[in-house]
Amino acid sequence: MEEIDRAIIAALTADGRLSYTDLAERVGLSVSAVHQRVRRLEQRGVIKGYAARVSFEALDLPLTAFVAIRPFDPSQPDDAPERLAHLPEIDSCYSVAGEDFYLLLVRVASPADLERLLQEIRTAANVTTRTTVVLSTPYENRSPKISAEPQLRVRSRGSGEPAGSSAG
Amino acid sequence: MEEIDRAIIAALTADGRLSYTDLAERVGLSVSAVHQRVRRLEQRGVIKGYAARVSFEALDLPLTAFVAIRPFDPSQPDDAPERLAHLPEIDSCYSVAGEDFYLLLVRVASPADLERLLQEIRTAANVTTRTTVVLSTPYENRSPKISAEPQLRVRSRGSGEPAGSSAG
DNA sequence: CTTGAAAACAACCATCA
DNA sequence: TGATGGTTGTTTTCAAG
Repeated sequence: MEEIDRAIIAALTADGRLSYTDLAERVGLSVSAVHQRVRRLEQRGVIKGYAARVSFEALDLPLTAFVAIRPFDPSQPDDAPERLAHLPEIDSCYSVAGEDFYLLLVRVASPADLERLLQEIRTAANVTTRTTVVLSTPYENRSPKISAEPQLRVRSRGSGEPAGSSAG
Repeated sequence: MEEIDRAIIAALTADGRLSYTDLAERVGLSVSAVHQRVRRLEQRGVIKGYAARVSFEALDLPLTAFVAIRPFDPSQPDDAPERLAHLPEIDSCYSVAGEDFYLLLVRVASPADLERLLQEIRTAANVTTRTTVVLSTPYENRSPKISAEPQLRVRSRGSGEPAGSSAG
C-alpha cells in the first residue's frame, strides 16, 4: 500500500498543484482516500510544503554561483549559517566535509552584485570565500528517486521538526 | 504595479498551493485580477511550475553530496549531462567555470549507494569524480530575492522554452 | 476506503470605472 | 488594468456507511 504513497509523492513533486481529483485518478483511489493520504504525508513531514518554481532569469537573477566558505579564524564559534541567513541572494547553505566548511548556492543579477555579495559574506561571517561561477544549468531540482523505502512509517509523531534542514 | 507581481511571486514561492482567493486578499486585488496576473506570469515563464517540497530523510535519501566531474578524455565530445540524466539520484547538474566541468548534486540512501552511483557516473560519462559529502543543510531552496526588476516584461511570447535550464 | 451531498472555489464571462 | 457581479462546473470538505 506504500506503493500508492510513492505514486502520490512522485505526482506532487512533478506538479504540486494537482487537484485531489486528478491525483485520485492517477493512483486509482477515491478522492477522499487520496486526500487523507496526502494529509498524512504532510503531517509526517514527508511533504514539507509546496512552492512555485520560478525562472531566475525572468526575475533578473541570471548569475548563479557556488561559494565555498571557510572561517578566517577557526577558533571562533562557527555560526556562519545564521550570520548569513538574512542575505536573500543565498539560495542554499550546505555544511560540507572536506577543506571548506560550507557551500553556498547564490543567485545574483550581475558580476558586480556577486562582488558585493562576496564582500558582505566575508564581513558578515568572517570567512574567506572561493567562488565557482555556474555557466549553465542542464537540469536542477529534479524529482527524487522514491525507492521502496522500508520506513515510510511514523517514527515519533511528536511535535514535528523544529526548523530547517532537509538533508544530512 | 510590478510591485504586485513581486508580491504574487513571493507568496507563491512560499506556498505554491495558495488559492486565488487567498492570493487576492494578500496582494489587495480582486480574484480575477490576480488570476489574470498569475496566468501571465505562467505564460511568460516567470512561473515555470509548481512542486511539492519533500523531506529526503523521510524518503530514505539521507545522504546528500556534491560530485564535481571532469572528462577523462577532454578531446571527446562533452555530453555528460545527457549521459547522466537517467540517474534519478542526480538532483541537479550545473555546468561550471573553474577546474571542473560539471557539479552534480546527488541524493542517496547510504555510503554504499553513493559508491555505486559514483561508479555509474564515471562509466556512463567517462569522467573522473571528486565528491564532497554534505553533513547537514542549514537551509535550502529559499525564496529568491525578487528585486524591482527593470524587465518583468514580455520578451518573445513565442512557444516557450524547450527544455530544462533555469540559471545561466 | 467508499459514497454522496453541501460548501467553497476556479474559470469564465460580460460590463463599467 | 482593475472592480463587480453573475454563471457554471469542479474541487474540497465533511458525514456516514
